[in-house]
Amino acid sequence: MKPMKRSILIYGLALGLILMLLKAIEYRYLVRGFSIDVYMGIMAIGFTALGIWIARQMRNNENHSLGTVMPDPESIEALGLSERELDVLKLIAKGCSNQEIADQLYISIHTVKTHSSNLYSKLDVKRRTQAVTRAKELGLVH
Amino acid sequence: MKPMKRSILIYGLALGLILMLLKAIEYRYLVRGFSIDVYMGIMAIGFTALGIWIARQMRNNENHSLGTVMPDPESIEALGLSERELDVLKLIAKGCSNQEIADQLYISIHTVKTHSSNLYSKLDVKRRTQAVTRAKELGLVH
DNA sequence: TGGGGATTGGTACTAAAGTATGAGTGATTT
DNA sequence: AAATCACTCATACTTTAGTACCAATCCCCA
Repeated sequence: MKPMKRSILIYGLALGLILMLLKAIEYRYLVRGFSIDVYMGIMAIGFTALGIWIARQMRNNENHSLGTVMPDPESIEALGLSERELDVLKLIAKGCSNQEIADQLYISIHTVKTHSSNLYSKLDVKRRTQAVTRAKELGLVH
Repeated sequence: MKPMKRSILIYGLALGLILMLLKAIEYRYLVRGFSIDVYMGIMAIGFTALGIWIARQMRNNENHSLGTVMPDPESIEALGLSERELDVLKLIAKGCSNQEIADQLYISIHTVKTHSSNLYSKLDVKRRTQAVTRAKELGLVH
């Protein structure tokens, strides 16, 4: 899904570019009456706008791929989060360190690391801060 | 400080644009031997890249105008948070690593660490995850 | 009776975060 | 002109986080 979207985007952009170029070349023969400086200016503005648009598209793609991953209540089931992992996640969201979590759950810090590491895999994140924002997106924690 | 930077940026952009246009017009008479289509293509790519760059600049500035929706000016004043520290805080709240923050703000990771460290002191926390929850309590970020 | 998942704990390592300290620059203020 | 502040960058260091393995226990279920 994601690579497809990206491909479509890229092809769309390439096509747009080519079309614009062709049109430009075409117009070159139609606007002979006007100053080529004016034409250059229009082209510059146009392609600058195109660049801005491309950048925005790229950003939107990032946001969608990261943010639109179902905030439904069955996220826990879908993600396969275990009870203990959820415990750890909640304490992480509170800002606890691994040692503090270990103390509060009466387990060793190693176990906390195991849970958190599995947690990150399931949430598809790399750091605990990302896990927090993600968990809030999914409504796992408040 | 900030409006000055923005002014410089805008002026820089305007200057760059004008210079590029002038150069373009200049080259127009120097590259008569070459195909104007090639020249058009180079111009298109150049200005598209310029547009992308501008969009990135705008996004960095939007971090203030859009991200500062309700940052409780009183809290900021009371805590003595500087503008740059707030930038770092927002990106931390997004789950970014120090390196990612450095890349987005165009500063070194050392500077990010300096800002974040000062930040933690002012927020009276010890870790970035705590900083996030604290910042949300204070309404600094959402 | 064996498999599988969940929980727990461990070692060993790499990566990231955080602290302490110093220092240079530019802008503002006094 | 001097003091001050925000921002920047750096080194050197300690601490915490995270990964990659492994393994024991328990419980449920086929």
